[in-house]
Amino acid sequence: MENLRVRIAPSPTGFVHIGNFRTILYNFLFAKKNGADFVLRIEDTDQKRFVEGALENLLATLEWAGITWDEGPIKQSGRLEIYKKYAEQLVKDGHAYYCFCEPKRLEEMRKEQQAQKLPPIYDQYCLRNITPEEVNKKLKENCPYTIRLKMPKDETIEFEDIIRGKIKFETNLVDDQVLLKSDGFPTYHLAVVVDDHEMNITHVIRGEEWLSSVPKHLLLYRYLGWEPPQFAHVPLLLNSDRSKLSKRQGDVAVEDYIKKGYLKEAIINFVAFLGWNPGEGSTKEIFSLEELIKEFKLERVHKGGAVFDIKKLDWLNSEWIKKISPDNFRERALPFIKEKEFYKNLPDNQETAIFINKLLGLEQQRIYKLSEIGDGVNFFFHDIEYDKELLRWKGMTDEEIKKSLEKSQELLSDIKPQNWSLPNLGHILMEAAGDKRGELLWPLRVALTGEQKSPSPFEVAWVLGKDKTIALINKAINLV
RNA sequence: GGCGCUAUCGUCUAGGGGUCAGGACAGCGGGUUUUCAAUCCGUUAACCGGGGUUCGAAUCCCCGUAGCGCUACCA
Repeated sequence: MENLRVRIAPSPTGFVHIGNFRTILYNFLFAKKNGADFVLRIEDTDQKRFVEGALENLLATLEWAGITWDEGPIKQSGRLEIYKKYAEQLVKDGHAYYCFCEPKRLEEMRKEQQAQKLPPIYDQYCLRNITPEEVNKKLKENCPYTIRLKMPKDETIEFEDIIRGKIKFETNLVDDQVLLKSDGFPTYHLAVVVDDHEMNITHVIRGEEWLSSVPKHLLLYRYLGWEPPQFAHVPLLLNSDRSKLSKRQGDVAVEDYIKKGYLKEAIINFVAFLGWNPGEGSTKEIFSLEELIKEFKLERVHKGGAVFDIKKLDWLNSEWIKKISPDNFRERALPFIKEKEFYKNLPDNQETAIFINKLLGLEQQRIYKLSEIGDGVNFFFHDIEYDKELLRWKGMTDEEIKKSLEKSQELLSDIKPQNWSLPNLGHILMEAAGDKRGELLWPLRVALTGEQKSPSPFEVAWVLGKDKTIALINKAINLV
């Protein structure tokens, strides 16, 4: 079998878009599944859109996700001579031509064509009206120029997309694409074909937005005498209104999701399933990267775009949060907890460390994303102000509330510090409560939290530790 | 406007000539945890429309419709 090779070709124009991330992931899954080489190429041919730090961000994101590559990063900006050479070869062979038209004329021409409801394509003015002698003269005078691909007339370009099947285009409707810009940089179309060929890429897996430019690329392969790769155009990610996923309607940068406390496992799992699934009746939804690699088949990628539904991501994230080990959770949650206001007021000592560990144990089962950590347990961090009425469970008298709290106090006081464990607390309190659980547990909950919503009183007492628990019960008793 | 792509519950999807059209998320209802969360159980909800082909169409074909993409010296 031939040596399979794929590449990802991001542009350093900003943060990594979650849709691009999915395309990268599909390439990676395909490569790992099929033992293909994975090339990282940076398409930095647009100087105007270059963003400082974008490449670093991309690399960091790949590393974060555990996506590794075999070659690169290769920057196209370092290969300008190569593209120019091929562009000139195309001119020499009669498949491309110099164009000296100014942007203003091109714009007016387009407007005119649109007004007449004609396809807006270049009118080949420079091909028809400028003699080779004039071209040479202009070149010598350093006139700004571009090189355009000469589209053939009346031809149907046909190809087979791995995901979409047979696709056809009429060349008459395709523009004479600029291949080399006046600043000496190639356009995407020239650079992608040259590089994919020179880097021996066998499978081009990219976003659907490139589908309509395939005929241009195919012609380039033909004119350059090269074998084209296989194409697979993956569907787009959509907003809830089915428009292309955009910043206006929520976060689109992978970075945003990392910051909010989504696990890489959840993001990878979620994004992979937006437009793909293992099929064959499988109902499994939770997949690790390794499992995805095992199951991935390009042929099973969908044709239609998929709406990015954050609710499902939340669910997947909570599943993954519960799935990872407590130590792993602790490691990942700590940076988030350190951001919280309450953490900054905590003394830096052993007691705090123990408290945080217990809190983490509680939160791992409760939160949807890491950024929520501690949000539901604010009562741990400030003095509790009792609402006496809240202590009252279903018409209990003051006397009964007091007795209930005293009973809790007695039971808990008897527990030795070394037996202050979650199962033990639950066991002792539930046992004592018998069938009147509300009467014992409700006042205790309120005494410890001051809230009507909280983790169970056992859990709270466990996190608080014996001394604080007893102190809070005393405080509540004194109030009644 | 032109060209291209796409179309199963609200969302992600399975299925691909004969299925009670299955699952998951969300929603709703309930059990349990006296709360919340979690969990368990149950439940609402879909084949874009119209024509063919066929004994039979969500499935194949055609035509509409809608959505999206492209239509740059951006990728």
